Amino acid sequence: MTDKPRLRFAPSPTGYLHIGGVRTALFNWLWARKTGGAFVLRIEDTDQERSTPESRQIILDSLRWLGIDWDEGPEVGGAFGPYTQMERLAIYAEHAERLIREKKAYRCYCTKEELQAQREALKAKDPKAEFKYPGTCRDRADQPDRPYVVRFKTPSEGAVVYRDMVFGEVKTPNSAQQDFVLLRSDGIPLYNFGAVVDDITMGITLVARGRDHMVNTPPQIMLYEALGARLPGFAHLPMMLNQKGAKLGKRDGAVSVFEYRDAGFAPDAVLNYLVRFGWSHGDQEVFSKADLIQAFGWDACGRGDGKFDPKKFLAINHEHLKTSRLMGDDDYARSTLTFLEKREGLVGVSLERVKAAAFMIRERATTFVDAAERLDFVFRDEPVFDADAVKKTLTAEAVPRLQGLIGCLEPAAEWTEAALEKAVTDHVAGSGQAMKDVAAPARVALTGKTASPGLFQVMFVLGRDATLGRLRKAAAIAGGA
RNA sequence: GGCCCCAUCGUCUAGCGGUUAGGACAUCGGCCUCUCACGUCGGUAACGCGGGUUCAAUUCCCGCUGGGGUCGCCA
Repeated sequence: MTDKPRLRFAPSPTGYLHIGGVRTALFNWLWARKTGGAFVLRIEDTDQERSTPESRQIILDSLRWLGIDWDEGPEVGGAFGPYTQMERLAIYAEHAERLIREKKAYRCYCTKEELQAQREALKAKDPKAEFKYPGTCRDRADQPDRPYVVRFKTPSEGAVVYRDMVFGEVKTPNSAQQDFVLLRSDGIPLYNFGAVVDDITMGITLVARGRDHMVNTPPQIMLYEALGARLPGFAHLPMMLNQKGAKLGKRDGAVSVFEYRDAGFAPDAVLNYLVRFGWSHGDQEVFSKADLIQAFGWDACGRGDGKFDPKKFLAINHEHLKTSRLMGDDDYARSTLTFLEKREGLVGVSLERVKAAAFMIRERATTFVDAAERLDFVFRDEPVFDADAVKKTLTAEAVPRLQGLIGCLEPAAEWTEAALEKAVTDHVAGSGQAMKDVAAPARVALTGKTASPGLFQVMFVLGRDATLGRLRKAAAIAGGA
């Protein structure tokens, strides 16, 4: 084994990939990429009630969409596999047996029901009291032929102290712990045990995860020690909270990666927004993926929880969409294309045409959904007219203005943005009109809306025939035809 | 309630003893302008409270208050 860092992301396949999970994956991934270490993906599917194959696939697809690739894990393999916990049951059993043999763990025959009854009895007596497993089976010598769980013999004295890479020294008294369960009665491990055994056997050197896991670290450290394993580093990340300041959950609007994908966000923009939760780099707000790998470090991680802000997220996405350094023209066109293809009734949509038209909406569109909508008029035989816009601008007095414009454009020798602008500007000035009076009906004629890209860009992209055709049609509408 | 953690503009944050407390998003004005944007100029807006330590605290220490996490045969 080398001394290169080995990090992991270990989601449970119980639903969509949550953006909080993405943030965790991202920090691990960034550090692995920065250091040349390994990023391991492990599926923790030991919750048989909630884990589904569909969810597992969603997680893999989400990470791939984000561009977070794993060096070892599902569909990739690796020397420390399998990377799915339900395929590692024998490994957990073996480790549990060893702990039992060494008297560091024991078989507990108390049933779930018995424990639940004890829990409720205590609650009835003292609602504030904390229930702890009383150690009923801790020292029993017999081995009845009944189902049992394996419990860890937690030391009651002393404390666990560790140095967290972002929070510094954390000290927890052992009295806060109890004899927690390692293995269920069906032989499936519980989180702390499964995670530790895997992290040991997979050679994980740094565990970075959300702060909600901080409470798991002391018992996990006890397990490392009991198993005689070398301790990894620990880095806990502050929480992402909703706007009300509570843990981000399903009720808090878009929280799954796919919702952002479907809303037309760029993967790098998602990473850019999420990385700023708990990490900063001076005053820099905008980062490409390469920037992040270059700049990331644990030193610059903060400890305060953050509240999710959809507005800033959108702004960061907008920044990524309009900046060619962050997203190349080809990628931009390809993404826009996929959203155009979802729209009904469009004609002539092709990557080439999208690429040729995209320049006029890039600085305007905040998402790819927005981009597709702004480009909609380009890919129709006739624009979709906004009724209010027509009523407001295609009036009787617009008729001569449109006709004048048509007259000025018909003889145009050169159909370029600059030539069109000059021709129209000269025509408007020469006829004593105001540009806005001519532009307003022309805009609605060409795009169907009162808001659009620059008029001359629109004319250029539409081309001579479509431009003149739309203007004539609008003149007819305005004339009451 | 026990244990753990946190605390700078509304939000994300910079700050690592001496600053007019900076940036970004949001917000409010102005400019630009064929609309919408972009861009640009400017404004409003923060160190939770109380003790220490120090010549000097946003910064270091303690307490308080406030907030969050977690207390399962979930992860």
